[in-house]
Amino acid sequence: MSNAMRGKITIKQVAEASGVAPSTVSNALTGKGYVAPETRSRVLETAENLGYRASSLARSLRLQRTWSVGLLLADVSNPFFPAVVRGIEDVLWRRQYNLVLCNTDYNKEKEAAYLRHLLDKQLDGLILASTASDSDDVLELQARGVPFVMLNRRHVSAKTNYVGMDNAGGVGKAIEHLLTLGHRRIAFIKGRADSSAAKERFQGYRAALREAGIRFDPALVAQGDYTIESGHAAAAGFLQLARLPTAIVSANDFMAFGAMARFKAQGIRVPDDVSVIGFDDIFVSALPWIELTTVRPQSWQLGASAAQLLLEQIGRRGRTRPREIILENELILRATTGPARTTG
Amino acid sequence: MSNAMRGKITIKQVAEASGVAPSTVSNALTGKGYVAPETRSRVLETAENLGYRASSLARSLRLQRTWSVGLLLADVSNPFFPAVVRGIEDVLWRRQYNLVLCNTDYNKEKEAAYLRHLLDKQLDGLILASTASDSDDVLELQARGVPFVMLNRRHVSAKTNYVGMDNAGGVGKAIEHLLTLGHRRIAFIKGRADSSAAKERFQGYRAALREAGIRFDPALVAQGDYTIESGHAAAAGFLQLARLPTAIVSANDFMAFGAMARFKAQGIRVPDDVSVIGFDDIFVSALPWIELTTVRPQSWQLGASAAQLLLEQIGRRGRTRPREIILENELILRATTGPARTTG
DNA sequence: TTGTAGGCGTTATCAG
DNA sequence: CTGATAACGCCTACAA
Repeated sequence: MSNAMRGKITIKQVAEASGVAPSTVSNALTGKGYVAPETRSRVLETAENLGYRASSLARSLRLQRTWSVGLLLADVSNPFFPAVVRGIEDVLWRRQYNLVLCNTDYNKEKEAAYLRHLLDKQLDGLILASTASDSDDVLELQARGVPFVMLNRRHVSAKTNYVGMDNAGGVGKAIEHLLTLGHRRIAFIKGRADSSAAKERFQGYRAALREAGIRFDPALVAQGDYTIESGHAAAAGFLQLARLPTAIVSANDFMAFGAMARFKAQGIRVPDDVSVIGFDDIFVSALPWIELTTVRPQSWQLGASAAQLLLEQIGRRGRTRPREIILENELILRATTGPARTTG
Repeated sequence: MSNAMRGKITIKQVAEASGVAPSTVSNALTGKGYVAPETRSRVLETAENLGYRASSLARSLRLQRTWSVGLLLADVSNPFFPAVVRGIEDVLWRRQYNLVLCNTDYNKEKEAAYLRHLLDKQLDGLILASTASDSDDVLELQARGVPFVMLNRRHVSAKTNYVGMDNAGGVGKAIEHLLTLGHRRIAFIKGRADSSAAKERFQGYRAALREAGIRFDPALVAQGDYTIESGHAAAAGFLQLARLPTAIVSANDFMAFGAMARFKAQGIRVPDDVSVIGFDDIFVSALPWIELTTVRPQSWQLGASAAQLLLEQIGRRGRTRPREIILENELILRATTGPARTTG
């Protein structure tokens, strides 16, 4: 298309039709330069009549801005992301920006390729939600002065714009709740090792135990990878222990599902025999068959804040000190937590 | 950024640095014109050294192509879409195209505004997955010769490129299964009235009954809107009947969940008292607490096919007869269907 | 084989 | 207040 996609009418034709110069048409349309009210209205009218639409492409080339931003994320199919994407897109929409979506599958080459591609297209800014925390690309973006915001994954060393959630605090709330229910043997299922968020959640677990004066027991920690299967495996591991923990906190809901499924298969009741708390509150967790107690991040807001921060940076041409925005999480109490079993 | 985002190096500088004319650089880089092997390699090298990257913007303006396509859908947060989006994006990625994501929320104004915006940006093509089936915009796109593909929603009158699934056939499979289980009183929960897919599913229901020689009973049909709540309400309606239907087919999984939740609250067992079949097979449906028998569309493939078809159209500059691609669905047997209760 | 000139459609600058 | 001119960065006839 392209040829066909636009009405084919250029500013020159409008100029000719209204008997003025192209630059005057531009001035009239953008409202920037001085232009006599009557010529102005005449120009506007003929533009309207001809169905003139300015070419974003030409304007972008001239102005060196594209009013588009790129989003790099691991995979939209991951149920954590859609709400975040909506948050981003809703904010961009209000400001007339477009969103270019890129799935990287946590694949470094793919990510790098996308990045090059997007840079070539001169997008006005980037939101990085999948970047490996030690990526050099991030450093280069920063060196180049490209406006960008990291979302939910922090870079190990570089101080960048960052929007995330209080992961440690979220787990803290979960454990606090369990403590009030009398739990002391609290297990934890960790998330992907390469995720800063997963690390923070685990740290939150350790910190909360420490604060409660409970000794850390490595046997009560399982390594997962955010999949249902890994939660299943983790639960299987706990079942090998001499005594089952009375409660389990999982770094995400999926693994909590897996664990619960494993327990169910074993005839172990939740929450009577063991309490379970997840993290993410994906919509499934609210269904009556599940009713998972879980930590709810402000997903939409996460995206919205990232987009807002990015637009700010773009406005200031990227020359500001990096900012961090950390959003609080809420503990949603449902049916998978109960008083600790008073076993021996 | 923009200024900063690209390395700031233009084709002229490469030309100067390698002692040739810009056009020669262009020829060398694109490999189109004739250029002596040695100058060619020299040019390539200096380009590499300088870190030259061609400006997509300038190229797009010149070539009138953007290597970007737009996707209009209702809402990425709707669990049906992410897999479709992935399918689209995976195909585009291979061909070096970018995807611009637009959520329309089924809002006509928003959709129209997005459309204008995207047309101004001269995207190479469009995938429409949310357009109201009677939208005039579609007709205009067609008149203008803009390459586009309708996804999962058909236009009432216009003959367009279309990728969809065999909705009627999917429901047919569901009902066939129920028939073999001995069901005769089969209810149906309809989807949004403005969706062609919803209509087709309902038609599939009627057709299947007719074929089985079962008389259509309006009392066994409830109008839903694809939400859990509406499924809940539909089940509540069925509970008012003198006799409960022995099976229910729902136009999507969500409404099936709602219905099951309502039954559960009432102490009615699935599938012992009533069988339930959904449509979509969102991942939740497979969880051990739910195990919903449901019709599974080829979601990823749906997106992939749409993208492929679109790219074809773009290649042929949109001047081909509209094509239709209809994908088959698979009935996934799980735990919510069983033999019909042999009540009086 | 290489270089020159023009144009893709805008907008900014600066004379008039 | 308006209009000519140049420039954004690239590609492509056509000329040399």
